[in-house]
Amino acid sequence: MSLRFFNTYSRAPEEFRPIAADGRTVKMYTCGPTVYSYAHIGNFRAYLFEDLLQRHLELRGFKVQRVMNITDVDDKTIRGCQEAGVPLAQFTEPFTEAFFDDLAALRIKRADNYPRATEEQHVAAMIAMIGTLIERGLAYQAEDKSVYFRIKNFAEYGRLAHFNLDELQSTGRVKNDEYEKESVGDFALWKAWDEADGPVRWDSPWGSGRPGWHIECSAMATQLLGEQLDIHCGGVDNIFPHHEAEIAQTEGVTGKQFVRYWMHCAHLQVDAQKMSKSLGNFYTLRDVLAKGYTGREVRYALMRVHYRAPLNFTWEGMDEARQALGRIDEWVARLRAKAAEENVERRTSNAEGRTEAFEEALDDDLNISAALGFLFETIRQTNRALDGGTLDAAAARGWLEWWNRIDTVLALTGEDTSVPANITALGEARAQARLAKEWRKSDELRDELAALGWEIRDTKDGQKITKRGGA
RNA sequence: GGCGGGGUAGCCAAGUGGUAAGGCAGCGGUCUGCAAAACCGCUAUUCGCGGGUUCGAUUCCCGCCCCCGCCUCCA
Repeated sequence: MSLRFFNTYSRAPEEFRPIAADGRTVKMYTCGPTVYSYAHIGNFRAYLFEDLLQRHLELRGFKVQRVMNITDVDDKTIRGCQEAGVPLAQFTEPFTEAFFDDLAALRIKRADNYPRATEEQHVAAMIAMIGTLIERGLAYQAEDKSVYFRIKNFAEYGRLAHFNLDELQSTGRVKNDEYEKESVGDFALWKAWDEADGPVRWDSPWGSGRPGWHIECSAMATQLLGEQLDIHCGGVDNIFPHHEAEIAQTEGVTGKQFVRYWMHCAHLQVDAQKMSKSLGNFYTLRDVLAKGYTGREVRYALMRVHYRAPLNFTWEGMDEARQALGRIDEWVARLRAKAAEENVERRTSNAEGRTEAFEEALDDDLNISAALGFLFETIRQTNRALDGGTLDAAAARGWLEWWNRIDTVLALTGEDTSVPANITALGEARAQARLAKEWRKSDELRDELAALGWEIRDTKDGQKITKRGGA
């Protein structure tokens, strides 16, 4: 079965083949955050989808080069730094760091580069691109001194979004009387400085100002990855105008197809509405962690639904994630215990089966639900074999190997939490009470442990203490 | 109005022209001092609605309804 992804360009699944001659290198660009506040978990849904994509490509042997931009200059960051009374960089830095912390908490792999829009080399690249676009008649400087892209000279404009530009209906978000643009749809490449920008300004052949949002991605992507990318991702709300603009700018300069596969993630919803800063119905990762959930639980909750389907965020969903992870943890722990036993003649048969189904499901446009379905089926079968004593140490090791392989994609293995001394002591006391058949006392100790967040249970091999929820 | 995404059990969700994976929750059972975990069984004659094609449709075709998003700087 081949690897295939749904391409927004064609609105159809397409077999994936990288551009690189080696057939292995994959160049991937993913739109990153604007660092004017903390990212919300809807944003992270997109980053988790991209993480799943990268990890699965790597599992399949591809070498992924990924770039994610950090937008550290725009209207919101400028407004924010002025309100805070600090320089722009000082304002954006803590949010940038918080973003990286959040990525780590969600176990999202680091990209190879996180270029910032304000870096001099990138601003220089943006200016160079704008110059070329003007030379080619694809951009012009208007009376307000800003430079705009001339969409009517780029025939492909609207192709990605499948928009017929003549039929667009204004939602009121665009100001028709905005300066001297030739066409309402022309977007800013270079925004002329005005007083509201304060000290935020760069020199350019068109006067001082700052880059438009879209040009940032075009410049940084081509600088770091080259003129042609294999995959470019983002949320569906980026299709138009952002990605459309990126295509226009980049192809306007290079004359080559910018991106082969455009992949877009559906929104995270709250109460069946898009989670967004402007609606105010959002949770940051910090908000969710503050409720006692872990990054890995959020990872599972946001990753378990196919990326092109809307996902409604609920606390019930978080609890469900916790339970499901507990099931996985328990299974891994049982396999580990069994695997540690003396190797004996392998006599397992009923727990062996196809293990490729997981990866093949992901090959099919990252069908995570089917992949997880297979995982849980496997868990049930191997548990049954463990219960029945028909799964030996060698087989357990085999299943652990399989788990370790698919977990390079899932990144859901629980962290080993060492049991604190006071908890161990309570456990010991309970064991003593049980030996003495002092059931009431042992049950009280069990409750006490539960109140501290530890679960104790009795097995054939004695008591076992595990952290509830968590890690 | 244009362009998309979605509508499958109480909730989340996969899926196929041949009679509905999996997870969570719930109920009953095995195990346990009691639990927990694990396992076993039960929980959609039915896949938004109405037509059509077909031996047979949740799956294909036509029409409609509902939810969500984009339509010029939102992941």
